[in-house]
Amino acid sequence: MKLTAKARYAVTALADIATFGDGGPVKLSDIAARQVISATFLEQLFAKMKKAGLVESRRGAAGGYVLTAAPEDIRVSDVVLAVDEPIRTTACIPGEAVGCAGTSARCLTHDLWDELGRHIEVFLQSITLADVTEKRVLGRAMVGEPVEERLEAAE
Amino acid sequence: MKLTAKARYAVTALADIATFGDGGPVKLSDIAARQVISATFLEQLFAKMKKAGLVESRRGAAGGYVLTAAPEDIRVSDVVLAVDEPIRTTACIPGEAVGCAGTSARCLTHDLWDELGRHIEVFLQSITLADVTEKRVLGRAMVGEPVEERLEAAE
DNA sequence: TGGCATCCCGACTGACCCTGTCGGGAAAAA
DNA sequence: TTTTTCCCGACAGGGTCAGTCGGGATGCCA
Repeated sequence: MKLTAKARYAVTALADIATFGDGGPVKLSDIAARQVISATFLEQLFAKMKKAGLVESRRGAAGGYVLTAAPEDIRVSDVVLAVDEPIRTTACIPGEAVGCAGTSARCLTHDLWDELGRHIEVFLQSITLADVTEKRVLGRAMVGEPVEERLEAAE
Repeated sequence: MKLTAKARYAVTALADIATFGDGGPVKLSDIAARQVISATFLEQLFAKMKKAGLVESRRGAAGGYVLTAAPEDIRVSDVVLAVDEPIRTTACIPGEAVGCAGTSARCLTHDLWDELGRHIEVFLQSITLADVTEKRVLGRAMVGEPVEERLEAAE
C-alpha cells in the first residue's frame, strides 16, 4: 500500500463528486477547477478508477463521471488501491521466506512493517467517502469499530 | 512522517545491536555484514541516530555503537523520526488554514490524511525495539494497549 | 449530417529525491 | 605510531512521480 499525491487527488475528486454531483454526472473540468488539480492529470486517475469500477463515465455533452455506489459504501482503501499500485513495504516475498526467516536477524523487522501495512489498510478500510465529506474522520483512529458491521448493516 | 528504506535499515540496525551487542559496542562493519546493508550508508544513518541521542559512539579499536537506552525504552517511532525527515502528508499548513478551511471542498480530505498520519505515529510509538527483537509485533495492531503505561511501568 | 462536448489513451518528460558512493580526516586504543 | 574505528561533506545514478501533449472515439443536439 503506497500513499502518494495521486491517492489524495483521487479521494478529493470523488469527494467532490459526492458533494457537488447531484445524482448527475460531473465533468472533469469542473472538478479540476474546484479542487485546483490539472484536468489532464485527473483523466489518468479516472481511467484507473473506472477500471476499478468506482465510477462510470458518460460521454458527450452534459457527460462526466458518476459514482457507482453510494458514498457510504465506498471505502477510502478502495480508492487508494485503485490509483496507487500496492507496493509492498517489506523487501521479502510474503509467502516464501527468502533470506528472511531463519535465525538471521535479516528480517527482524519484517513483521513490523508487515503489521504496519495491515494496520494502515484496516484504517483506510474503516473510513467511507461519506465519512470524509461529512467530516466524520477526526478521532476515529484506534477506536476499532471495524467498518465491516457498518457496511453490512447498510446493505 | 515518512517511511522509506532508511527507516527500515535504521530499525534493523538497532535491532541488530540489541540482539548481538552484548552490552559492548557493535561496529558498523559487523552490522553491515550481518544485515547486508552498505557500511557507508549505515554511517549516514548512525550519524543521524547519534544526533537524535539514540546511540553513543566509541571510537578506535574495539569501538562501535551502543544503545543509550534499554530496547524496551526505545520506540520505533523515535528511530523513524531520527532518520526520515517528517514530511507532512497533507498539503496544507497545520495551524493556518491556507486555501484549506472554508466552504471549498479543497481540503475535504485534509482531516483524513491528518488522522492517518497520527494513526501511524501512534502505532509506531506503541512498539519498542524489544517488541521487534522478541517478535512481539504480530497482531498487536488495533488492539489499543497504548504503550504509555507499559513504558511508564518499565521506569 | 455536422459540430461540439466530453471522455479516452498512450507516449513523453522534467524534476525531485532516495539510495548509495567516495575520499579524506580525526579520535582513541594498542 | 600504527591501526581501527567513527566522522563528515560532496557527489551521482536511477527511479518514479506529477504533469503534459496530441490525437482519437463516442455521444448529444440542432
